[in-house]
Amino acid sequence: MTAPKYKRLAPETRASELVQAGLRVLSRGGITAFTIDNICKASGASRGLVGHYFGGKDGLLAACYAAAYAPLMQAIADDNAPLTLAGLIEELLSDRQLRPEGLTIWLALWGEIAVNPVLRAEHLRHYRTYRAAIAQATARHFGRDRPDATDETLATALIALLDGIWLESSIAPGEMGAERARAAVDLLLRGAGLKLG
Amino acid sequence: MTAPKYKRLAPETRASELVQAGLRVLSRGGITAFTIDNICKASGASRGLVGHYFGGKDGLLAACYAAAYAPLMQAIADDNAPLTLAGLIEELLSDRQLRPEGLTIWLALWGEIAVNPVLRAEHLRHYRTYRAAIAQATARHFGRDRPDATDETLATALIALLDGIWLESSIAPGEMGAERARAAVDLLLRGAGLKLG
DNA sequence: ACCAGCGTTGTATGGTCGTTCAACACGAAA
DNA sequence: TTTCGTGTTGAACGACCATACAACGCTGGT
Repeated sequence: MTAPKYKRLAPETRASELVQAGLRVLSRGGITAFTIDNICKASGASRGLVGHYFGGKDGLLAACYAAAYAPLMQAIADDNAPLTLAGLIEELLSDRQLRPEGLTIWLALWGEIAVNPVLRAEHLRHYRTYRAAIAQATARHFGRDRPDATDETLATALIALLDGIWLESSIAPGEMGAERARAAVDLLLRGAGLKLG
Repeated sequence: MTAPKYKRLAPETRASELVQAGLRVLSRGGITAFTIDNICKASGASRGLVGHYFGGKDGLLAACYAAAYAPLMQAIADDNAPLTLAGLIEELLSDRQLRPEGLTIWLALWGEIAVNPVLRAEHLRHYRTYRAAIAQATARHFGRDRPDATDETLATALIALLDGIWLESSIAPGEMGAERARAAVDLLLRGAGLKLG
């Protein structure tokens, strides 16, 4: 009749919970708070599990990175229908993509990507498919089959602007809101010769 | 005739060398490498000095933050003549502002700003004078005396775009070079109804 | 040459870090 | 109910961390 000392979970479940806890820790305290102790405490697990499921802290960080990219990848994945540029941009400026916790996570990860070669290589892969999706949507908007140099330039600029918007939303929240973000994107798009709404 | 055990420096000199060493460490290894040991080793000083001059690690980090902002603040300071918008943008896209080491430092600091209230408050101060300078230059470019809402919007967008450009230059160097950065800024400016060169 | 002031050193301390691993205990199968 | 596989625990370990501080020694002034 004594209370069980722990709950046994399916491997995927436990791994997922550790990743979620890792993201929570990153969001709250940045990369310096990303410690085995903090993560396990946040997850309600014991210290041994991070090593058991991810081989160590770096493995969990990589898994957290992949999980952080999930909402973005989901946004650009065609659900049996190619996305329009307007729809894509609306999604990228939506509350779903601009969740403050998510942005803080990115800030913490960017600082590591700049310094960790493994994470950087992985990031480059994601970045390229991300940009390709935007360039593709842009090309289609202009009636082209495949992106040309103009589309690539616009995609690069748009990604940089969105990154900057996310950054400012994190470190100077009062100065960058949804309406200013949209105004900034509108300026860029108008400069590229297209108007959405 | 024995070699001296250490060199004695003027307080300002020693403090400055510690800050420079701190920036070097941030640039190389990010915020996780920002430890007393690493910094003092990089500076050739002993461990006690950080506490002596800055009261602790946090004090040195604040000083490093201020030092990291110096090139930007210097760029927007009117040297007895108000800056034109074209000149300001040229400076912001110059090699002096786009030094890779400097960008990596920013990445490391941003992650901390998002999480550290003291740093964030300090950042907000710098950000506001930074944006004010850009808005002022924009207003003058349009023949206005004082910035209006349009100028503020453009300044906000421009800062976000530049932040994004710096970010991409750091974490995906091959994908964002000087020419793409300029193309992105040109798009934004054209969207705002002005063309520089 | 000497002295005094102060910039500098480095050890001691207590805490936290990541990793390892042998013992443990839950839960499904028999 | 008993057994067995394996998910889980947490103590042990060495390395590293930030800080404090008493002793040290360089240097400018005398």
